[in-house]
Amino acid sequence: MSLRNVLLVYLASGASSGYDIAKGFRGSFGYLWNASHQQIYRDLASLHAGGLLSCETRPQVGKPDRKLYQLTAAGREAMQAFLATPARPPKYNDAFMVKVASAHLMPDKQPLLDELLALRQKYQRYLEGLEKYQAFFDSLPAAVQPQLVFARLSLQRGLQVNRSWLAWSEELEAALHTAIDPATDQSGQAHG
Amino acid sequence: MSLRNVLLVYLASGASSGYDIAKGFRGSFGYLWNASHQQIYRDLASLHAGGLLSCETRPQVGKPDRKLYQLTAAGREAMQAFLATPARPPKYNDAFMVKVASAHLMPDKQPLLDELLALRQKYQRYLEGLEKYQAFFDSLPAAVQPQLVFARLSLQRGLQVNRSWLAWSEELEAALHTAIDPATDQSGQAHG
DNA sequence: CATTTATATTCAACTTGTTGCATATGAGTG
DNA sequence: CACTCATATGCAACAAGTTGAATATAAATG
Repeated sequence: MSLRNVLLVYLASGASSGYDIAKGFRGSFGYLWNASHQQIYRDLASLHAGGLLSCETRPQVGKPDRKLYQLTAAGREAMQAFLATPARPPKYNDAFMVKVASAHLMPDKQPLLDELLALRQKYQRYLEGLEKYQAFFDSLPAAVQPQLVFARLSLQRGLQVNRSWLAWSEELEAALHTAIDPATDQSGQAHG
Repeated sequence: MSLRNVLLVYLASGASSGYDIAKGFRGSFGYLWNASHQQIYRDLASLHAGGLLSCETRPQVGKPDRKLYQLTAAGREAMQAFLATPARPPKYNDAFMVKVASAHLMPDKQPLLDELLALRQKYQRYLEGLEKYQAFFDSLPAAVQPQLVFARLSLQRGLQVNRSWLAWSEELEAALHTAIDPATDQSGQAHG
């Protein structure tokens, strides 16, 4: 249900094709929502079938036709209903966290450390993307800033979550190093 | 796939029934993973069918029989394989964040503010649960503390995420108050 | 005494998300 | 010239998660 609503919100800022929405999800919009192109096409079709979107086929030369989707009156209404109705909070099931919590079951903790370092690069790159996005907001003229308060706030949250993950990951890294090679333990705790 | 792996990890600390695992997910284990009892029963059955779990039916008087599941050698192996293999990071699609980012589309922001306040209570209660869990860790004897490092670290992350959400939510609340009733704006920014 | 809560499991239907493939073309890379 | 990339859409099969119901009993609540 939720992707359908997110698509309505996305289309509120202008007509778009499934392809471009998918690109948007991989880009700037991605910190808010992610979905595969298959899922997007499927849900656009069902929204269209339900009368929430209108669809215009734009022929192109040398490239496949584009289907431009646009909110109908019913679609705009559905979007407003979505915005005004509490959504149930997402469940946050993170397999990596389960592994961390049960690291004591691991005879060899090296693989977890490797996974951590790879994840760190991912989060680091992701954070950089968010920071660029924030800089983009800053570059916009002062006149439009008031309209950006809420977009900024959601971006703030994204930055916060990523930065705190990175900070936390260093504590985890230290603990893993200690577990893997206690001899180099710098934690100051005597063992005996 | 992941719930199945999480069940293996859960069962590594002892045999259990689907009912008790579901209770565990609602309780302390819930900050790591959540699943409905239907899903748990279904996956336990499939793990049993696949030979990763053994199952003993324990008749009870006055209550339905319990099915006690236990890791087999193959199950323990599968769990170790899971622990040593990178998991793909979860996607974090939060409809509330989408709403916040598109709050400028809302003619009336009161419903979002209401949703925020209700969510805050939820997060607040959840945080208190985590804090109790942390206190429980603290109460355990010093001898077992070293084994708890990693469980503690994952708990730290849970605390961190919740606390930072609550802090962020106050900024959002202020912005919503300003948007709903600009006259009471305390932000110090002149308008004109 | 009726209702709710807790115990304990399961089925069936449904929605949502993932994976792999198929189609069709032009532009750039090696 | 083969290969990959970008454009643009879609189907089919599958895996994962949700919703609603059914069964059966005892204890506690009002």
